[in-house]
Amino acid sequence: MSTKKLRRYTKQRRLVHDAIINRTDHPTAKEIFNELKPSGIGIATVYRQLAAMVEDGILATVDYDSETRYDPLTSPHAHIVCSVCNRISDIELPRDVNDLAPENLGFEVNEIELTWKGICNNCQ
Amino acid sequence: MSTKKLRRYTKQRRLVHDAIINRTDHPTAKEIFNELKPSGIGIATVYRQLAAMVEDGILATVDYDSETRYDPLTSPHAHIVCSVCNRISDIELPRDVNDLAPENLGFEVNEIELTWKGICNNCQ
DNA sequence: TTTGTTATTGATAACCAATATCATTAAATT
DNA sequence: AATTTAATGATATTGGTTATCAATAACAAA
Repeated sequence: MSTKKLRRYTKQRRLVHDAIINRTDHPTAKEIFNELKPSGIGIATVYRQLAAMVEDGILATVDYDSETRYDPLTSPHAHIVCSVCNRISDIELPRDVNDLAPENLGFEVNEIELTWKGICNNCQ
Repeated sequence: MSTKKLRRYTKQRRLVHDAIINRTDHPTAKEIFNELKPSGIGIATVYRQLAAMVEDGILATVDYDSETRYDPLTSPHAHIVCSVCNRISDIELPRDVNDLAPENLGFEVNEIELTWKGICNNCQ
């Protein structure tokens, strides 16, 4: 059924992959583009490759401040966002959060999105 | 300190206020605009009045699918979003969700955002 | 290796939600 | 009624993202 789409191993695919795969700071497409600019890559390609990686389950997306950010951590987890430095950090999802699912409404849960907003240690 | 900004009671303010204040379906600015179109209101004014109501604490915002949606329920609560019909519903925030705060990291929590994504009763 | 097929690329136009600009209008105050 | 100035409506602009398309390059076949 869900056969993974065949991807060509282009130079650009490797560039984007290597630029994001070990990041924990949830960069935007623009940020990745700026870092890869010296290679001559086009910004549309950066958007395309990031979208492809999301489609392939290699990246997750985090929407924040009207921008899509990318996260190589795809297993379920929560985020904490500092409203001062705008840093987004991954954090363990509370185990009991699954027990809190709204099953009573007959809602079939596929995904949980949990974000704590506030001020981080550094910015206080 | 935080003196509430003085607002003039314009016809447009009343229109936007009355259009959103009892809604539970989290409409976008465009949707409100379309409903009020016959009145001759401008879309910029709809955006401005909604922003003013958010500033005054009368509305909360919900970002979904690259659009800002507005919610007259401003007390802390969670959302469930159906990926089929795209309906966003308010739901009670689990009582013990505050206990799950990442205090151990020295993070000062101001706001919790909790959304369940899945398929609602109707769409299954 | 050469050829052929076609996904991918880079440049850029287009899209769309949201905001900024600005002359005009109309609340609120005097 | 006159004055002040916030608010309005039309619309230009912004900024993130996607669509378009001719050229290129990855992969397969010969």
